[in-house]
Amino acid sequence: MHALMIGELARRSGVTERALRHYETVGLLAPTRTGSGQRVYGEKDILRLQEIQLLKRAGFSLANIRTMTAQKGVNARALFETQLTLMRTEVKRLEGSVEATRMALKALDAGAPVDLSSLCQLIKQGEETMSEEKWQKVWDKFYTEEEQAAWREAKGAISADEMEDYNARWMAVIARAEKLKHGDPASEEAQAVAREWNALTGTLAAINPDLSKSAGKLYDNMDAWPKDGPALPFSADLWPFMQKACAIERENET
Amino acid sequence: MHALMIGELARRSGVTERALRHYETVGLLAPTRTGSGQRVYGEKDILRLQEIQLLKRAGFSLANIRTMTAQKGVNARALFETQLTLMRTEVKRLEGSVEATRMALKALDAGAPVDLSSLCQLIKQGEETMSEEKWQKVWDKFYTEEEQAAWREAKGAISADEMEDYNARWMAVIARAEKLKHGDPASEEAQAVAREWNALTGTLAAINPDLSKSAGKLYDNMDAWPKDGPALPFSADLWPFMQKACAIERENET
DNA sequence: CTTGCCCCTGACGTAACGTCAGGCCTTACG
DNA sequence: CGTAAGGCCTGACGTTACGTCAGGGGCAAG
Repeated sequence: MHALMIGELARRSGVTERALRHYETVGLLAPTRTGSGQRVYGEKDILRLQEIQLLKRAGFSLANIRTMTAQKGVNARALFETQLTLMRTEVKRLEGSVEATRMALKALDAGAPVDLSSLCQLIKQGEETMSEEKWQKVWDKFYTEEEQAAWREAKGAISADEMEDYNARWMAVIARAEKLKHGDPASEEAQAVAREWNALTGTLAAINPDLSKSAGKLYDNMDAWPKDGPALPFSADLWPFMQKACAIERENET
Repeated sequence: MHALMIGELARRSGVTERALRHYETVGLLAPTRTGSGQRVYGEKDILRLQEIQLLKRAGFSLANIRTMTAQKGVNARALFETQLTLMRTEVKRLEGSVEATRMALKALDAGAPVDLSSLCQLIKQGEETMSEEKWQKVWDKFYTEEEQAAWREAKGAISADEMEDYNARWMAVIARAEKLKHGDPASEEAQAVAREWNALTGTLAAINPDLSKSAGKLYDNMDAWPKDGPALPFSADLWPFMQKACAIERENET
């Protein structure tokens, strides 16, 4: 009753004819043949195909699937377990990349330059930003307990969404600054970046004026950051450059 | 200063020599050469390599990476966005498979048979179990509002962990039953399965005796389940078989 | 008998390298 | 100064799970 030729099966199952023939050559699926050699897939073959599809979706290779069926099962359990851990690490890796890419795109929206190296920088920052415990080491090294408490309080005051926006804006302005740091801190572009830079530190100061001061302490000593700490959020020579640019900006302001 | 031969770079970066040469053949990384033709990687090359590594981790193909760098950026943004959605769907797919495989393993712990087709069945169930909204359709069709409320209450009374264990035990006993259903419902194995089956329905009845009755209503009419509903948790002919087995078990009991 | 559609096998292409094989360069050691 | 060891080179084939032809046979309708 339920016997199909290869084309029909392909259409119904969504598997291509080539794949079906491939499964046969690697010994996974052996349909019967008509006298003239055409493949005929019976019900058992169709069930087998579903099995293959399922195990494939679970990430097994065709070779693995074959050995699993050949060896009649005993250590299938071990295979499932290794497969599970494999998939879990893969999920974590992917989630990390997703998060980093999302941050990079947000930074783009906030005005970061779009050239490749800047984007890479953004992704790297995105990946680093997420390792909270590494930052903890920096804080432990440079901040007193009261300062850390002040930071925690400030963070608690805003939502995660706002925090993310704030970070994205920092990443964007940093990326723009990195491209100017070998030029003149008094240039028009550098001054524009400096104004934004000040606006961002200002947001911090509005919450608690001590915060921007303690942040300064941290970035004055970037070369002393713990080796096992996070990657620098910007290159070491950017900070003095921005100090200069901001100083010039303050002069022009008066 | 910072110039490395290929072996040294490979050791430090974790990228194999072959990969480095490959990147060169596809035009991604062009180190200088010594007079005799040996590759020399300068600082710029090393930075470039880091760029490549990063974009690769973000899931881009080498071809994509090359076009991104060649075209100096404009539509890099679009690439990032498509990449992001790609990665997100991949994450979802993987998470689904992880969940299903985890369920299957739990069912194994609960005593499910370890042959391949049973495992496939378990995975399939794991995948289906998760589509809550499909089950809603079944409930809407067969249960009154009061019955649904009773179910919700019963579910609320136990933790998600307990729920999962309970489901795993069901899956295990179902898998074992499926292998016996063409045999004798009075056989020793079938009777053992029937006792476990009763124990599980008993757990339900302990919470609320009406629940197992309304469940029976549901499985008496498996052929009437909505077409767009969930896959059947067990084959249609298993239910009458277990009814028979349980009846025999009750007789022996008395 | 031909037309058109389905089917067959065989062979090469893909991505990102892994894995030799055969040979050149360089350097340390006797 | 010869040579042995180790690093480097190119070239070529292998891998996974198929995609994509090319060339040819089978079969039902007109």
